[in-house]
Amino acid sequence: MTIYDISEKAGVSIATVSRVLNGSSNVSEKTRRKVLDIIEQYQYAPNAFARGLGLNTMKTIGILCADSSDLYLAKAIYHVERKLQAGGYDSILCCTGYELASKITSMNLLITKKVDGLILVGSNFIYEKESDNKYIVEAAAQVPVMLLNADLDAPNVYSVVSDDFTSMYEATIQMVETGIQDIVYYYNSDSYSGKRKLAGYRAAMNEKKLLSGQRIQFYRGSREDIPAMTEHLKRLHAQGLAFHGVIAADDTLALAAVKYARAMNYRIPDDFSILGYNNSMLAECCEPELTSIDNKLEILCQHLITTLLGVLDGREMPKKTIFSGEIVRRRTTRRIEPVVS
Amino acid sequence: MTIYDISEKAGVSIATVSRVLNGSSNVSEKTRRKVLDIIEQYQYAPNAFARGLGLNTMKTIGILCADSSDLYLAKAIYHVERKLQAGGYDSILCCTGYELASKITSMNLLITKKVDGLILVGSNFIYEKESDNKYIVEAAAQVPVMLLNADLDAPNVYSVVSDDFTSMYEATIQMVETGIQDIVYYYNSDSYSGKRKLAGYRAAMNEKKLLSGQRIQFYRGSREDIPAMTEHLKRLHAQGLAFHGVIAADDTLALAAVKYARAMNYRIPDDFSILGYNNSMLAECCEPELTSIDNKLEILCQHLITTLLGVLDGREMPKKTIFSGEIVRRRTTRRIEPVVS
DNA sequence: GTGAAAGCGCTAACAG
DNA sequence: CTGTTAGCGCTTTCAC
Repeated sequence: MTIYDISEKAGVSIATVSRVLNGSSNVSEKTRRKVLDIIEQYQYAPNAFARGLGLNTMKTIGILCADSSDLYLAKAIYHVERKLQAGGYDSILCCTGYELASKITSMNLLITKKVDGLILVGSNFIYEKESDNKYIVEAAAQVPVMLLNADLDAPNVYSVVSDDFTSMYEATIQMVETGIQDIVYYYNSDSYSGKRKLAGYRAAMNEKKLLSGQRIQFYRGSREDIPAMTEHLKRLHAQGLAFHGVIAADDTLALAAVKYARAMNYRIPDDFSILGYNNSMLAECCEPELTSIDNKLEILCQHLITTLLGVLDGREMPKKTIFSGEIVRRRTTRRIEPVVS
Repeated sequence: MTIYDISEKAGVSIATVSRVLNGSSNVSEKTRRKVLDIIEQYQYAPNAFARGLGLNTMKTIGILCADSSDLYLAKAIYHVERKLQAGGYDSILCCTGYELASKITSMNLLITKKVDGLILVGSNFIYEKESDNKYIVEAAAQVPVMLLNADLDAPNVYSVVSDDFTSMYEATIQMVETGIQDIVYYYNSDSYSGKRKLAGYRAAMNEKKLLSGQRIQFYRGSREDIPAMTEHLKRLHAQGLAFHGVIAADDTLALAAVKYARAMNYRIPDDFSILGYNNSMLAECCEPELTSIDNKLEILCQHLITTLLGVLDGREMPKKTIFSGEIVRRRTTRRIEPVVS
């Protein structure tokens, strides 16, 4: 069933059929009805390729993501996809893994498929070395590129980020002010946002004259293996590192800290404080429930899509937008002690 | 840059360029080299639409999923996407939500986009009422449809499922044989696999003459709101329902049971046993760590893709494949008591 | 081995 | 308001 069949059955030209298909105004109500009837009757749907060939677009956005099964990234993809759909776009998803080479491959593939825009979900797409980010700049020469929780200054690249630095800075200051000095910063990613978080912790500890390099601990290993993270913390303790607080760059790491503290028979939060990040469902999984920083993922996604649609629409849009996070207090942190006067 | 430009620069016809592009044998090594050089030099990549128009395929599979941020579904999507990519196919992802109407919309959209096949991830795509599944049968008239963890007998529909019935049956029998009689079955989905699990529990309890309707408890509400689930269990207790074991259809529900048991000051597993399902990362999040049924998601996905690629390749493939699950013992269930003789 | 030419189904000028 | 027609870029017979 093609546009020709329909035009024939309706007794009009293909141009007219095309017009009603595309909602052009220059069609009499009568012929419009007639054509619509035939279309309905034969369940006709236009061929997307042919349309794409002519228009050179398929109303499709490419979504790139290192690992769509990651709790946080999965949520982001979900929001992005739904909002895109609401805006009349479809999405092609590519899980790239964490290696640069496969990211480049996937990206080229999407561009070949003529996506109208690209969304890079997660900060791991940005590399330390300037030259490693060239693939993004090149892609942006073809289609607008949106960065979620990452930042790159290049033409046609737009960033939407959460202010991880400030969130971490403030949370750290607050934990110190509840009376904890020996706080381990526990993280597992050196990505853009990973760095910002660490910088926030550093700035706060520095300000409080408490910064200690050995309390900054990187965890290598599976992002989901909580027992392994817990073991890692136990090892730190065994090696003589004293700490009564953990600020984690992710809720999984914080959860491991909760398990560690329990294993050590610390009372939480009286003897030991823990702060998580992302305010994921994990925060409510453990006992006591985790205080965690919420970086407003859904709002970020909403804004990102709004910006993208604006760009595709030819409007001028902000190159970079920053939202601030919020610390969601639960039971793993103390309240600030009232000043005794 | 089109095939015409390349042909011109290479001093050959477009047909020849097309031949080298598609690896046809009837090209002399010399011209092949020359064409390849030009292609390389100009970074030429064929237009996917034009190709699609002619071939009527774009080597793309549509993935439908109710909620890609669901822990289990996200994992499934991840595996499916990666294996598809390895097989030379791309994937278009559509998150549909849980309502039938939007599932139908998304499905039509994907078919319009001329996907070569459809993968429905999760058992919630199959409905009780025969007529509600018509949309799948109709889709299957156009392209092969793969069902992950669901079952529908129709032409061109293929199912890959985990044997949830048997897994649940055996786990239930085992829990009873460790000495627990008052086991609540706690679930939140009436999907195909949801029903199979429940049936397994029922069969086992029936066999042990322990079946009690009021111990089968459905949880309505957000799938991620563990505190709400915990409250629900407390309410059951308050209403006078006695139970010292929970078999949950999902790890989240099981986690809630762990929290409940702790709140009640039960010792786990001495006073209270809990079994989860899916063996997700959540199983290692709580304390004690959760015994959970692993339904071998990655293997299911692998098989599903293999089957799909086979079908697309015109080979005869099994309509339905069943894998059995495995119970992963951790600390929330007791060992079977040795028989005292 | 290679080239010419006929589509694939649709959109958008252009003409009436 | 409606029809005619020229592409969009590629694949694929069919000749040579």
